[in-house]
Amino acid sequence: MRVLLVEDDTVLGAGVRDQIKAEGHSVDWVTRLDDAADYIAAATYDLVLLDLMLPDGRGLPFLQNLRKRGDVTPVIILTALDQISDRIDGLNAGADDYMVKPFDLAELSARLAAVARRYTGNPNPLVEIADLEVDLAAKSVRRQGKLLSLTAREWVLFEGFVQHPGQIISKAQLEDRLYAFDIEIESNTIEVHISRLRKKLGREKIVTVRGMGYRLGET
Amino acid sequence: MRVLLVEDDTVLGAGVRDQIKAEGHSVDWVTRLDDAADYIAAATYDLVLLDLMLPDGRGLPFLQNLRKRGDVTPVIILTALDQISDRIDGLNAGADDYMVKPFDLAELSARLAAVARRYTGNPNPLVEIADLEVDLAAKSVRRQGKLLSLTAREWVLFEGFVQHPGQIISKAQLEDRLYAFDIEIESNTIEVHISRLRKKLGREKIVTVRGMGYRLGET
DNA sequence: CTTTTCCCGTCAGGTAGCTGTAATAAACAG
DNA sequence: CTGTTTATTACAGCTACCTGACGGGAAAAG
Repeated sequence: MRVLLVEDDTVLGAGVRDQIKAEGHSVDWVTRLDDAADYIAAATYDLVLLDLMLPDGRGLPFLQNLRKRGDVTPVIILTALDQISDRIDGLNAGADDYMVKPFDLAELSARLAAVARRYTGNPNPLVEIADLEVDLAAKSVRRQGKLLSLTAREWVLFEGFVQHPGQIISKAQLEDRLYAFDIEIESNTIEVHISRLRKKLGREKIVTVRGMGYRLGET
Repeated sequence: MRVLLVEDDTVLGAGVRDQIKAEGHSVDWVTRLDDAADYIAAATYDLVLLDLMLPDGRGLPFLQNLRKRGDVTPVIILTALDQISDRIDGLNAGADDYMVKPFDLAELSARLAAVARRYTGNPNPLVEIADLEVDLAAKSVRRQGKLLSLTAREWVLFEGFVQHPGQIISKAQLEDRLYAFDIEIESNTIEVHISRLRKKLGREKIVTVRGMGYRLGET
């Protein structure tokens, strides 16, 4: 397995690198996001270990960008920010897992193995809906081959429809997908997002069921 | 998505169950490994949330056994904070993820979504009535394969018939389904709705029982 | 730091289609 | 045949929904 380690802490980085090598994998170690981008562009890795705080920027936007470009390489986030919100943001940004520093090296091994198991021999399954190609893992949609750029909320909503094809999803459920359950919303936000989605996907892809909610159109 | 929750703590269990339900998934909740085995054998789940310490045994051997039998249902382990070695063992035993108690419900959502990403929707159970296929979860009816679009009221009425097959339902009862119990109605609204329903479903699907109400036609 | 860009929540005006009502026809029981 | 219950159709009101526009705010660009 080829692993790219993006970590600026030299002590921790060396420890992680040695551990992974000890497991029989090959490791490239960079300390800056710029370098990481170059390395990823040049070679294909089976796993990226990504620190979120780096000298030349934050890791989260970097990861989002990566996913937006259609890259599906498994990413495990390494973070000192032990706040739950950061962890969730990481997962939502397209990370496959996260580890909070300082972490046990044995735990690193276990997660390494889990990710490897999850992804070996699994090219990303594509869901086809009329002229759309949806890659749930990569969070990407193509329409007639052309990559659509959905915003974060748009994707969350659309993902819901794809995961429950044919099922009617109420506006309350869609709200729950977008917002933490304690946050109130007092306007037609959902309708607006649906409208924006339809403009990108094609009007007929999302069907209104008056008084009940929305559902994916028949393929 | 169908979720099996294996957790003996009643407070935590109830919270998790409610959260998952709020996301639109269906949940079965058991507190013993024996029961879990029965449930898994009887139905197919899309996700299992597994506590490791249960009254009738430990979850780890249970999980290993499950994997040994070739079951690949995604499993997320729920474990107390102080059992780090268990977490590693869990991942090695074939778990897809773990969560440390006490965990934030928002984090549960995120991880649920991560698992659901890989989940390719199993079709919901269908109720068959003559040439109709009824999907209660999706609130959809197909007639000879073609999707019918019922309105909100129509669906509520029809759902009532499907949930009580063969049973005679009075017009008063149907009114109660449509309207809050205090609202009065002074016209033949129910009859009109029945008429509209019959036009969509096929005249013979709903049988009039003069003086008493309506019931579903013989399958 | 300033400028620009983009995302998102809110609002208002417009539209479509569901739904209750009533009028009329049909079915049924005695 | 007569009275009663149910079916069907048409229609108007109203509610849920759609969509373009706007501004605040955050992130990216300069």
